[in-house]
Amino acid sequence: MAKQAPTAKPGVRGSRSGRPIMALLDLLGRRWTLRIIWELREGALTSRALRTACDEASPTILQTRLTELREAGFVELTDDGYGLTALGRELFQTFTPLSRFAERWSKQGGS
Amino acid sequence: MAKQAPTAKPGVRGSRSGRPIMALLDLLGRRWTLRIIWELREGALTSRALRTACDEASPTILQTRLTELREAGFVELTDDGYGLTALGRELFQTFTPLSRFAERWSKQGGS
DNA sequence: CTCGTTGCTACATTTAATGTAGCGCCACGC
DNA sequence: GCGTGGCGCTACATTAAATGTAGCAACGAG
Repeated sequence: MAKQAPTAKPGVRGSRSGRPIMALLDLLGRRWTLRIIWELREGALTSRALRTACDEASPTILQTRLTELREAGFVELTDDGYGLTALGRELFQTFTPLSRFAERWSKQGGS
Repeated sequence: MAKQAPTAKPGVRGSRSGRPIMALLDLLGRRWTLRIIWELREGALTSRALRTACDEASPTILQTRLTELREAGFVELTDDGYGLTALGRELFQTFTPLSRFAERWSKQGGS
């Protein structure tokens, strides 16, 4: 499996177009990925604290996502635990508007 | 299955905190969801055109995501096919910075 | 009627995620 | 020294989600 374009980042699907946004969309579109970045927004967490923050998600998948995010350069493991890199913080900034949007969304009828 | 807080939107996991961002993060963190919104950015697509745009993803999951997105109020089915609602376009706007970020990301070493 | 399209569904297979347990490692208290 | 308890991380059986293929009913054009 694992269709990859030669120009794309390894381990990231949907990158054949060469459009980096596709690779990013794919990476972020995996379960817990967005959540992990969100939970690390205020500082580093140990793997176990992160697990608690992520509603006791299985360590298996957390570890998988953490590895992917480290390979992507968004997360790093420091003495304080897992934390966002400078790049990761930049990424987080990009979905700050999302937070404001979510507030509005919850007020207008979605379903 | 389907843990739902009474205050949260139906069909959206991780909403027990009552924080709408969690519900949104969960919804967007399902496979193809981000991609679908992205592909509809320039206008409505028929279900089959969307399938083509989404790299021949299975109609099963596309239909599932489309239904979720319609229930969330981000997508609607018009005469031209599936298109973003006003709310959906707002949502898309929020991850426009993501696109610019993706460009930068692809240039600095990720892995 | 037939052909081609639409949105949508059934179902068997494959893949991803879950839940639980436990590893090796290192710092502590005793 | 020797347990205790934390850390990051992994194994593995179970369950849930996604895939791939096929095909449905409905509408319009020829």
